[in-house]
Amino acid sequence: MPELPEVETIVRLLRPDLVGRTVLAANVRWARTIAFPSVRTFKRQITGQVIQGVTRRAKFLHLQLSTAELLIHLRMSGDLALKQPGARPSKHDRLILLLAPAGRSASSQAPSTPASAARDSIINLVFNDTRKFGRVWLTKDARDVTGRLGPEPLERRFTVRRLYLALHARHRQLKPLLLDQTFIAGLGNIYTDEALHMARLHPLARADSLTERQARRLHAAIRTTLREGIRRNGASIDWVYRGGDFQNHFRVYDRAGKPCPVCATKIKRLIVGQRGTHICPHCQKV
DNA sequence: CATCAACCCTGAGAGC
DNA sequence: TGCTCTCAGGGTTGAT
Repeated sequence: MPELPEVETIVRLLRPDLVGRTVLAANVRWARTIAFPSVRTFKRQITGQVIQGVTRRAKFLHLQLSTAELLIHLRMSGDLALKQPGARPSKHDRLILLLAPAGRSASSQAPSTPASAARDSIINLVFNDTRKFGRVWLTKDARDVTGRLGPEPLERRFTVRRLYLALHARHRQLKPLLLDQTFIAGLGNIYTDEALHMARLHPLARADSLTERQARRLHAAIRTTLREGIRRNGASIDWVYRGGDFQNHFRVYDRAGKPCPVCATKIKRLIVGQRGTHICPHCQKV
């Protein structure tokens, strides 16, 4: 399931191939993928738009277009990839954008070399999503979609002090709070479990019970875990493979019954806020 | 504000 | 082999 590091990986991978291209057409193969506007309006408005930037906000991919913003949330099983225009759509392709080569005047066209051939040709941006939870928005203002998100954990503004104060404003279990995208943006089930273990905090601990020292540990653990995820190109689990290998370095996630990397105690699986949760009972106490 | 359950979906894995 | 059943999981919504 794509979380912040997986989305960041996809953004970095796609950006060089997308910027400058023009959307020629949209093929919507599963109507509910388009969260806003209607499919008809979506097709009309996106056609002719030039991709000017590809960024990330929390778990959203954000494509800056000429006069609109395209936001994509991969949810559980979504993936984005480039395919040759001739390729037959696969079973779970939900949206396909036909993209013209990056603009240049016809007279100054450079001779094509094998290495640059792909960039000079039409290509498909394919949104594949087995479970159909992923959604796409096309809007004039990205804040319509992302406006209520909490702070980006890797930004400078996300300080220990800010986290400590925010934690003490809430009386909630730690893990559901960290999964709440309006509290902090980008963490999902995997990175939350990993960060809590690194910070030696129990997922059921009350947010407002944390000491400053514990808040500092949590702050560092969140950032370290996310950065390691990005460095490893994210985790490849379920049947979505994007080249990442963070799944081979999990401390606790999906490792019930296996030894804690710190103390070798058997890792336990419990349910917290309706989510499968993995802890080391020795390292993480309430 | 906090908590909980239902919903959206599919395919993997278990049980028979 | 093939059927049926259960489950996971991000985010939203509505009830308590």
